[in-house]
Amino acid sequence: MTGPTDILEQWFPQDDLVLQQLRRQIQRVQLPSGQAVFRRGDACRNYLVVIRGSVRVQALSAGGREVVLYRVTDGQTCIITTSCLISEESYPAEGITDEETDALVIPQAVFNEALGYSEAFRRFVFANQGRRLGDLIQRIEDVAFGRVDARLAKHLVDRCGNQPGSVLATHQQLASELGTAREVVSRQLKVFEKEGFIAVHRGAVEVIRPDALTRVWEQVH
Amino acid sequence: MTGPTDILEQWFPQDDLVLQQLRRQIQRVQLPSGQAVFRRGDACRNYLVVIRGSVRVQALSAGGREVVLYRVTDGQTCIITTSCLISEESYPAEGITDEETDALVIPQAVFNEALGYSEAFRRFVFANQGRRLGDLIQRIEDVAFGRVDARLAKHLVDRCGNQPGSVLATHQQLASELGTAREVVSRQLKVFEKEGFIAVHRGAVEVIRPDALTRVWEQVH
DNA sequence: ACCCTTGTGTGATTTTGTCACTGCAGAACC
DNA sequence: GGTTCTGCAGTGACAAAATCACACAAGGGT
Repeated sequence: MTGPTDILEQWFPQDDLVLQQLRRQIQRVQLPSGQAVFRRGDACRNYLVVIRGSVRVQALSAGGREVVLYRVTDGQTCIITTSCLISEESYPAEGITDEETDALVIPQAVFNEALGYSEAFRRFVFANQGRRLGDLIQRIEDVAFGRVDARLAKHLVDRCGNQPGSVLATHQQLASELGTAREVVSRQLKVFEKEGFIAVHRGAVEVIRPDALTRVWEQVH
Repeated sequence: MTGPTDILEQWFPQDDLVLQQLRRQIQRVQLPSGQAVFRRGDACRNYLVVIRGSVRVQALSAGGREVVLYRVTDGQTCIITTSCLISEESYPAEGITDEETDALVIPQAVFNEALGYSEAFRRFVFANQGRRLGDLIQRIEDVAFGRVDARLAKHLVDRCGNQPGSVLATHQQLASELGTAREVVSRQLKVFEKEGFIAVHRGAVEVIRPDALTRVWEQVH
């Protein structure tokens, strides 16, 4: 586990006076679960690094439907935040903590200065950027081409770690993860239940045969 | 119109020896129309800046369906290229020229050096990055939530500049732009034709009443 | 005039999305 | 204890979209 201090050491290994000043302006915050970190249309003023916890970034449609775009967890940063900070655009999506989350907050001016001073910081910022973008492209492909049954099966398997066990989520939450409607999830879960792959409970799905779900996913490619 | 020299001036205004060296390593290429610039899975070795022309970046599914993610045109750069270059991941999508295209080619090593040397270059790189990411999020929302009739109507209006005229595209190409299937486009075009909004020809759609198409788009929000 | 490729049209079927409800369980309140 | 409220889940009917499997048509080369 890397603490916040370790991360700073990594960015600013040899501490001259300017860097010490930068470091002093970096703050650490703790956010409760379910807290909005940013909303669509907000201006972006700080660079954020999640130290511990998880932030869910999602887009929402005019009709109120949602898709989860990605999650930012331990040691990661959010591509949208980085991009908005640099290009001075406003946020095109919203970010909400899934659980209690610790983060570093780096004001825009400090961020810009640090980018110039520290090669390590630049690497950190942009390497992060690249890896997450691939996930986003994958998300587009899934939503555009993927079948709901396969995606739902895969999602359940992922969340139970490929082992029998319970996944705590309402149908609505599952629908948001997949970018589909609640009714569709309800129906599909019912099909899986009839097959004996899962059992549905209120607010939870009990995965009984993860291997069978995996096969559903593989069958469709 | 900014030529390639103007762009270089902008990045490296005061020309010391190191910067002169960097400039010498930047090449200009001309690509014919329909040329693949990069393919999914390719490693990324160069930073690319389109000077003139247009590159279409698209994802393709296992089943052969395609979605156009965005286009890179005059003076722009491709977010995927930038991200892959920095994070050393391979391309998650493919880029193909829509027309004859001129571009600057900056080798990875030179790119990294320039990032350190030039504040202006950093700004150029990352400002570009931010603006395009918003488009990508919008694309996800469209594909996940949007209705095909509305999106098709909007696309046609955009391409004919909101004035009566012809849009040169096959049904298959239109389907790729919207991330849907050809048959769906064919059928929907037929509906619009029956309404008198357009006339379909082989390889082209003649927009007759752009205002009516705009209304279709607005009706659905 | 004949292939051959590329674009289009269409019916049948399946999968998704939407709408409009009903019922259900737990929390909160009297 | 009982109500009322509220978020969650089930369902039937229907619309929209995707998929499959073709037939057909227009042009380009030979």
